[in-house]
Amino acid sequence: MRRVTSYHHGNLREALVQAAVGLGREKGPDGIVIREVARRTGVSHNAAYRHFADRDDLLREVAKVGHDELAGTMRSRVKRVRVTDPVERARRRLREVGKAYVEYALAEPGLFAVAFSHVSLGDLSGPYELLGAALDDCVEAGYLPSSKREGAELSCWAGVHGFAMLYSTGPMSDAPRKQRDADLERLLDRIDDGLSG
Amino acid sequence: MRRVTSYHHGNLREALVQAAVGLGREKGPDGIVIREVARRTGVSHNAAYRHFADRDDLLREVAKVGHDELAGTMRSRVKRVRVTDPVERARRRLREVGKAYVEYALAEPGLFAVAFSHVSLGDLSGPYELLGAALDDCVEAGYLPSSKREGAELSCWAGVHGFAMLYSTGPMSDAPRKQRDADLERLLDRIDDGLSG
DNA sequence: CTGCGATGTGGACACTGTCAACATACCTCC
DNA sequence: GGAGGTATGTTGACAGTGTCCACATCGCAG
Repeated sequence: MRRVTSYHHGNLREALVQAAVGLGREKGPDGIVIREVARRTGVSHNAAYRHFADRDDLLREVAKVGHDELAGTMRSRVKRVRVTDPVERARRRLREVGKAYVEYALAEPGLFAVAFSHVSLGDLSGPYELLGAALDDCVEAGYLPSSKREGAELSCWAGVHGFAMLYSTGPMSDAPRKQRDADLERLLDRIDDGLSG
Repeated sequence: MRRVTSYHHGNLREALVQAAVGLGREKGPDGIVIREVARRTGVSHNAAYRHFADRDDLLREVAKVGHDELAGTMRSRVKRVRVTDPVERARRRLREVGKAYVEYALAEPGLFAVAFSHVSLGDLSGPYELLGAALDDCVEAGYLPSSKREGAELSCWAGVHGFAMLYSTGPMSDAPRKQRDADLERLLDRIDDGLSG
């Protein structure tokens, strides 16, 4: 049904989201501008209003893509863990969850910013549940005492999210990579220290 | 020299910053709009360009106010600590630094967002040094092992900054106050756990 | 007191989000 | 298979924005 030259596009909605994602990647939330999205899609300004209520609505769709990519990065990093000892495995997986979060924020600062610009917790179910599962594993393996399990998502999330903010688009964004990596390792060490015992 | 009715204002720059700060408080970074700032100051659009290179330049000035208020909140909370035992005092002061950070972000979400929208580390010397001093005290009191001192600013900052982001304008912003407070206490507990030992 | 630099004004331009009116294509029902 | 209704795109308009340029007005140095 690819009637690109016709009056009706056939799949405009998806095409608009793709263009918006591209802009988000390049320039962040403020770069997602309806009229430029339309231009890149080869369609008139205003065409987007047949598919999205307003700009925020489109932004939310772009944010979803960000959430999915973030969750994908987490899953991929967790899957790569090859440790067999249950405790070490659970710890390592949790650490990889955190690394993936920061990795994505640094690789895609624009989309990461969009993903956290107009969002509520419900939209983040993917990443949030991956973190929860990693913490559950830590309890099951006997590493994380269950007395510390409650609210552990938030302590971990806060640490990693703050780091991502500071280093992706925030005040630490021009720190040298070497220092940044060392800082991240130390942060993950402290989180680990905080959970055990 | 208060010649308010005259052609020349006498103190326009400061008046513009005040108006911009007001807008930032009410609506965050995107609410700081040059023409509205001018309107509120009773001056023509464009007058601001005699005092600021462009909008970003004005934003940076507003951000400075945010940094100062943030540092002020921290100082005020730290000063209130009445514990005498050196170790407990140092721990408590560090905790108050964190609480102040979050307290400010929740009390002034708009200005807090401005304060971290277009900033580099150098602009944050005030808050950053207060945190560093609190950590130094922890080392001096023998609570924080000096092997863990390096990069400790960043672990603490990341945790508290992430929490502030998530709960002030982020995805946790509509969490009930009670849960939010409990989450913060747990976060500060984990940070404390992570530093000791 | 005179003239020059600093400060404020008015108008213009290109750009944005959004609304209303119009045009076209697709799809269903007789 | 034609007719009409609905979904989808287009054109044009409006108010609002940041920023540039030319002009007006003021305060102060000589």
